[in-house]
Amino acid sequence: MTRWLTDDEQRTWRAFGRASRLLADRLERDLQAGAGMPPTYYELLVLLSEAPDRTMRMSELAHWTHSKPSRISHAINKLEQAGWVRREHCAGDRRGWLAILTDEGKAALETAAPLHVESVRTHLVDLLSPEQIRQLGDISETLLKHLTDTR
Amino acid sequence: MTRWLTDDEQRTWRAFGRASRLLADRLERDLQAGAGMPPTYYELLVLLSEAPDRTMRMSELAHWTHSKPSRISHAINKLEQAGWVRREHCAGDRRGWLAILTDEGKAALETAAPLHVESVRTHLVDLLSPEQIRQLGDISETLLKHLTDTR
DNA sequence: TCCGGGTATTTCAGTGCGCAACTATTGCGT
DNA sequence: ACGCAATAGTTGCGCACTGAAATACCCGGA
Repeated sequence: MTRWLTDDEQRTWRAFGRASRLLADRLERDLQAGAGMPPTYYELLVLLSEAPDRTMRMSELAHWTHSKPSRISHAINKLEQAGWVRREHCAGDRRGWLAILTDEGKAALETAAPLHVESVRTHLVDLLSPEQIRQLGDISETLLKHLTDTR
Repeated sequence: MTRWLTDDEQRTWRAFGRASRLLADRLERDLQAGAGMPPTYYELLVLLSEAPDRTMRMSELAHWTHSKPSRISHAINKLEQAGWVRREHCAGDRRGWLAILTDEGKAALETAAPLHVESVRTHLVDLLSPEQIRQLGDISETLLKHLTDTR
């Protein structure tokens, strides 16, 4: 009845599971050490930094990070306390709030970014051939499409 | 100074990061729903089930899961409360403790396993070609080696 | 015998997250 | 215009997981 995994599949799944968890742990530690910031915060700052006017609505942030609204609220609270983000009423729809990356936030991000890139290089990118980078990109995008479609 | 990521590298890293996080979330939800068990518990049960006499020392469990001792202690406490694991003194070294998978634990695992495999198939294995499975296996093992070596 | 180092537990505190309840605002149907 | 459901976001509470530190115990060598 159950379609068990073949040896190849088993081997891949186990290695992938462990590796991705360990990698996440490692990057998190590096980020914490280098920038005093957990990855979830970092991701929000990156999103904001790439948005027009360094500004996004709460609901947009929730959407792109696959988060519940309360998570964003909590996170933005902390980022606001750190002085990296400020809130502003949403013109046109006063129910909504905008999260805006402050200059201090941008500066913090620019300090953290090189360290983070270095970490990603050391523990991921530099370990793989260009061929493998492409393979992993294709695979990841396939997974990503499935996971977001069937959310 | 900083070696920034190329477009290919950037694309791969972002897709991989998001995909592996989403995948972990999804598998966790499925496992929780289907077996009432978080993935960390499941991994411990799997380790025990594959060990001689379904038995391992705490320090071994900590080693293979890359965990601090206290984490294992906490986890085994819960598993013991659930009746899935029992403790026993370590013969020959009374400092140590053995964690032993009970029959109930084995049964719980055998109930959970098919559901979990189905989940892994749906969200990972069945989405990739045999070629890609091999590629991902090679890539993951490369990462895994690095991450465990440089721990 | 004594002591340094190893093994495991427990307590305590911090973190991150979601649920549920709540406020405020908007849009829709009449 | 009015009332009411739906939407946006916040807040408080509790849960689960984790690690640091303190503790207790045991090993083996000098």
